[in-house]
Amino acid sequence: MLDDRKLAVLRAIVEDYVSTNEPVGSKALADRHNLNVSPATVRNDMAALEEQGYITQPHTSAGRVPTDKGYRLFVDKLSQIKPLSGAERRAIETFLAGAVDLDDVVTRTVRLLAQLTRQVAVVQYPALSQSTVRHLELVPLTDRRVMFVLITNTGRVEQRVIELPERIEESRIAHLRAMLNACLDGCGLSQVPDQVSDLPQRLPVEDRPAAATILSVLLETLVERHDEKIVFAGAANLAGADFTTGLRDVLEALEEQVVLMRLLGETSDMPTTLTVRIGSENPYTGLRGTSLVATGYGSGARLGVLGPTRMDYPVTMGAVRAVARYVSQILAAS
Amino acid sequence: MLDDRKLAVLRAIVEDYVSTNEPVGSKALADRHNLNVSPATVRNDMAALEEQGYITQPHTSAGRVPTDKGYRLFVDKLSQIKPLSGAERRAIETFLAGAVDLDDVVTRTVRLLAQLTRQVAVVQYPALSQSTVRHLELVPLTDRRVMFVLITNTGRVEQRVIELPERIEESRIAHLRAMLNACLDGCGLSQVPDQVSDLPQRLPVEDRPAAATILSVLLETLVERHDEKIVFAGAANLAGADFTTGLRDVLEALEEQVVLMRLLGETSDMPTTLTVRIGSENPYTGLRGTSLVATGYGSGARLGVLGPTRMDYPVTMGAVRAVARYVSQILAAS
DNA sequence: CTTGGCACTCGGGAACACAGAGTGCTAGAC
DNA sequence: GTCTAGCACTCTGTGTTCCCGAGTGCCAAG
Repeated sequence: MLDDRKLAVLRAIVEDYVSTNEPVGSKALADRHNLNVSPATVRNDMAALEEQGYITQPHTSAGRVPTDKGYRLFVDKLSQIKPLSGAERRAIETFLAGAVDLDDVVTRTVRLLAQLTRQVAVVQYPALSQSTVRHLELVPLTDRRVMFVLITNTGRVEQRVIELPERIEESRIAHLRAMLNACLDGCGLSQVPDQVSDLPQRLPVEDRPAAATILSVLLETLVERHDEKIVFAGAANLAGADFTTGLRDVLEALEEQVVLMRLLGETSDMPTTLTVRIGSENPYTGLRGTSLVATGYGSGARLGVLGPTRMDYPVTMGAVRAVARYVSQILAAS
Repeated sequence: MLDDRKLAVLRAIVEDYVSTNEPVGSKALADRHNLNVSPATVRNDMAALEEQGYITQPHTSAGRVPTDKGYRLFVDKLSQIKPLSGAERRAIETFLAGAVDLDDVVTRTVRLLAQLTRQVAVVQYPALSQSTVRHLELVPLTDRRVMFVLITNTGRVEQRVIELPERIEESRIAHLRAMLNACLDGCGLSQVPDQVSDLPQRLPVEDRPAAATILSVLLETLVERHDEKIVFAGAANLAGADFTTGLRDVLEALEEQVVLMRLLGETSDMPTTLTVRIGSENPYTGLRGTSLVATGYGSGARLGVLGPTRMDYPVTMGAVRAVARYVSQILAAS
C-alpha cells in the first residue's frame, strides 16, 4: 500500500515543509532529495499519499502540505529523535545547576526549554500527591495564630496562617507538633487523612479545638492539589508562527491552567515515554494547529513543548527528553 | 495658546479614537460631540493642535490621531479617573477574599486585573527588603541537613535546604534557632546583617562552623532580592491589538523580568500615586506603542496594566487604583 | 512501473480606475 | 477678530482586470 519510496516522499515533504514553510512541489522534491526518480513519479506517489490522507494541497496547483495524519506517521515511523549537541547539553547542565529551590528549578526549566526549542515550554509542578511528608512545622505567631508549614520530600513547602479558635500555650503547640510529626513523618500524602483521623481522641480535651482547626487546614492543603500548577514561558516565540486557529486562542489556552492540565495529563500512562499530540488530536479546539511534545519527569509530573504542528519534531523531541532527564536527575539528588 | 475649545477638541479626539480605533475627522467630531461649532472651525483647531504636536495624521487626508504627547495632556489635564461599578467592586472583593497565601493573593490579583481591564496585568511580589522577620525556623532533616525557613510579616516564606559541614545534634540546632529568633524577631530585613554579625562569637566553638553555614545562607537569601519577581497575566488580550512595534517585542519584554522591573520601579518616588507611562516615554524600545498604568500597593511593591497607547485611560486607571487598594487592605489584614 | 510532454488551473502580484473621506484655503458673515 | 461655508485637492482603500508562473493530472511512449 505504502512502499518504501512513498514513505521516503512523505518524509521529504515533512522535512521540506518544516524548514521552508511553503507547500512543496514535485520538482523541488525530486531535485533536493536524491530520490533518483523523476518529478512525474513523485507526483504519482503524492497522489497516492493524498488519496490516503497523509498530505493535502492548499489549492489546486500548489504544492503539498502534510496533514495531521501525515505528521503522525512521520513521528511514529519515519523520524529518529535527534540527540542534543554537546554544547547544548552543557548549557542545560550549567543552567539548571544553579537552582536553589523547587520554584527555581521549575522556573529555570521552563525558560531553558523555551529557549532551546524556540517554542512555548510548559512545566507542571511536581505532584504533591505522590510525595511524602518530610516535616510539619507549627510556628506560634501570637497566642491565637499559628503558622503552619508542610515540607515534602520533593522540597515543596506549603504554608498557611491559621487562626485558632482559642488561645493555646506554646508548649501545647510543641506537643501537638511532635505528635503530628511522629505519626506523619515519611508518610505518603495520600495516607495522611487515615493517619490523623484518630488523633484528636488521643489528645487532652482542652487541646482538641485547636487540633481540629489545624487538622482541617492540613487536609485542605492536601486536597488543593497544588500539582495542578503549571507554568509556561516563551510566549514570544508564538509571535512569528501563524496558526490556523488564532494566536489569541493559543494564548488563552496557555493561561487556562485547566486546559493545560488536561493536555499534559491525558497521556500519563507511560510516564517516561515521549508523547506527541498533533493538531486535531488535541482535546481543546483552540489548540488545533498546535502540537504538544511532552514527557514525564521526576516522580509523576510532566513537562513539554507546544508549537505549531509544523514543527521540527526530531529536534523538539530530543530537547524535551534531554531536559526531562536532567531535571529528574536534579530532583532526585536534592 | 490652547483655549478651552481646543482642549475639548483634543479630549473628543482621544475619546473617539479610543473607542473606534480609527482616525477621527472634523465632521464626525462636530457631529458626535456637541461642540456647537462647525467642522471648519474644528479643522482650524485641529491644525493648531497638530502644529503643537498633540495630534497627527497618518496620511494627508485621513483623520487625526493623538500623539503620545496628546495622550499625556489628556491624562494629566482632561480626564477624570473613572470609579468602578458596584458590581465590579463586589467581584474584586469576592475574588480576592478566597486567597490562602501570598502566592495566591498575587496570582489572583494579576488575573483579576487582566480580566477587569482586558489587558495585560503585571504584579510585582511584595518587597522582601521592606518587611521584617516574623520567625526563623531550622528543621533538622538528617544529622547533616537542615531545612531553613524564613517567615516574614508579609506572609512570605523563603526556604532552603542546608548541608552542614559536620554533624550537629538537634538540641544544638534548637539552641541556635532560639538565639537567632531572639535577636532577629521583628527586625527589618535590611538590619539582619548587622544583628547577626557578632553571633558566632557568642556560641561555643563546636557550633561555629554550622552557624557560619546557616548564617551565610540567611544572608544569601536576603541578597537575592526576591522582590524582583514579577508575574503577568492576560497575554491573550494582546492578540487583538496591533502595535506599532511587533507583538513579539511586547511578549519578550513581559517575559524579561529585568525589563519589567525597571518599568515598574522607575516611578516609585510617589508609591501610592498612579503613574502613567505613555508610548515613547517608555525606557524599553520594544514597548513603544504600549502604555503602562501602575501604582504602588502594600508596602512598596507595585502593580499595573500594560496595553496599547490607545487605551481607555480613565477606566484603566480606575481599575488599577481600586485593585491596588483592595490588595493593600488584604495584605495589611493578614 | 517510470518518464517526458502537454494542457489546465489557480493564486498572487502589478496596473489601473474610482469613490469617499478628509483636508487646507479663501472669501464672506457675524 | 472669529466663525462659517464652499471648493478644489489629495490621499487611501477597494474592486477589477490581466497575466505570469508554479504546480498539477493525465496520457502515451519507453
